[in-house]
Amino acid sequence: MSSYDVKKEVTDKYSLRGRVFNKIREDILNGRYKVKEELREVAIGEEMGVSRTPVREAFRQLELEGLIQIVPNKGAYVTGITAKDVRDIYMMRSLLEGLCARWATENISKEQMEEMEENIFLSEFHASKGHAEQMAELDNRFHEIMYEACNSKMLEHALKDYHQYVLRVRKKTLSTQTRSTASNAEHRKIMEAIKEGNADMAEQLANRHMINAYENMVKNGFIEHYEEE
Amino acid sequence: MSSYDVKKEVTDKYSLRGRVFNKIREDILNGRYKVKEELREVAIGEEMGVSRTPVREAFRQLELEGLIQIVPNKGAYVTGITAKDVRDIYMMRSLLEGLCARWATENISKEQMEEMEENIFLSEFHASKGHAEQMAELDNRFHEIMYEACNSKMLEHALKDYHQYVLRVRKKTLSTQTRSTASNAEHRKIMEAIKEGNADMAEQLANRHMINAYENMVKNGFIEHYEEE
DNA sequence: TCTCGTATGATTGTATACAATTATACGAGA
DNA sequence: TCTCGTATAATTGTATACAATCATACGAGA
Repeated sequence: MSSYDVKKEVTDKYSLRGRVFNKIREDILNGRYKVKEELREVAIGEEMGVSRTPVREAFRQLELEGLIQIVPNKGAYVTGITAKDVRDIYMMRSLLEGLCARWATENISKEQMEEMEENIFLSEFHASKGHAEQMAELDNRFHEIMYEACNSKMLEHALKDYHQYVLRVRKKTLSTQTRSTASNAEHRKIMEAIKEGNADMAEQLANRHMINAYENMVKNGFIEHYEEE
Repeated sequence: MSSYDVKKEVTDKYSLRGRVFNKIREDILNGRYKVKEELREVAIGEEMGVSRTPVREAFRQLELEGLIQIVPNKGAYVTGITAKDVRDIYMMRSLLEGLCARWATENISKEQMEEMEENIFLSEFHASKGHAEQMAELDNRFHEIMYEACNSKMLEHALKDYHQYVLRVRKKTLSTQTRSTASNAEHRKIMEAIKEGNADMAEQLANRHMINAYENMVKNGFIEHYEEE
């Protein structure tokens, strides 16, 4: 539980605390703040023109998000993510994405099914044109559709969490041409299994899809830079 | 889940904020605060003799923990957990406990293996004596040993999260005699599979163990009371 | 009686002030 | 030169004060 994947997202983007939270989060994911860098309350507060109070509250949330670690009476430090952490998350995700595909097969709506088909159609188009930006966007969206279609807010939240978490590492993974094509083909097969109502197949394909994505990352050396310890 | 399951636990139990956090959390899990009850900052602060500041920070964390929901400018409300949520979590846990058993098979240390054997031995003893309290304790510990033995802090954290989360529902589940006996037998089989180095078997047994635990809960009607929506 | 607007109170959001803790610098003594 | 203790500065922890928002009560008008 700690929370668990049930935790709420920071929805009030318009409160100072929400804005601070999102800004720091983004800066960490973007790599502006390096691993083990110390975040000072006053500095961030001054930068955004707010007092320490909303900054501190944002820190507490970021700690539970796993992005920073707060040492009592000392400070807040950006947490690292090891290569093994990434591997573990992908293995966990693999199982849960499989479960998600299974539940999506049982619960997907007509509209969601259509959006998924459209997504794949568009992906194949942009792949043929070499549009990396749109490809990444569509890839994310494909998984989101599946998360929504599985009809479980617990599972959806867990998967979104994992997805967010590995974003730090993943960034430009999809930009290789060969992986893009393979990924599209895998998406299509998953979609077809869902459409046919073949839950076993959908689960198995989604399983494999995650593992393939991970192995591609390893092969192209996208992980090592983030190693620590 | 926010993060993800990677988020930190609240470790500084000795800060006011940490104490407030743990107290509120416990009160929610214990059922002192009912679902949808509104938590007021001043009231809780006065009760514990602290100001609003540490209470507010604790609230932010509890929100990400999924125990409360904060509506901007309105208040903090205890979140409910539906029967479907519990079911979903158990299905997710089933998969991840299986993975955990697999990794434990590959990574367990000699000391951990011995503690696990001792745990089972003690469990069977207390079962024969009908000591419900110790049984529950040992059951929790069995899973913790496996979490530690899997040698993955990501997976360990995720599983501890889920475990904590369903504690609200589970409470006295194990107290039925028949389930206690069956649970012990399942633990023993998992342990033996790990000891023999049979990862596939360990995974499969741990999978099934979770599902059995869930089905037992349903059969005995431990869930319905927590339903909402 | 019902509806709606206003006023009042309650509660949260943020800023600031002060206390406690930790880090750093510097100098005395060996 | 090195070590260690003290003083000072910097930073976090908590309390309080004020601002903004929301809920409630009440009364005027229809």
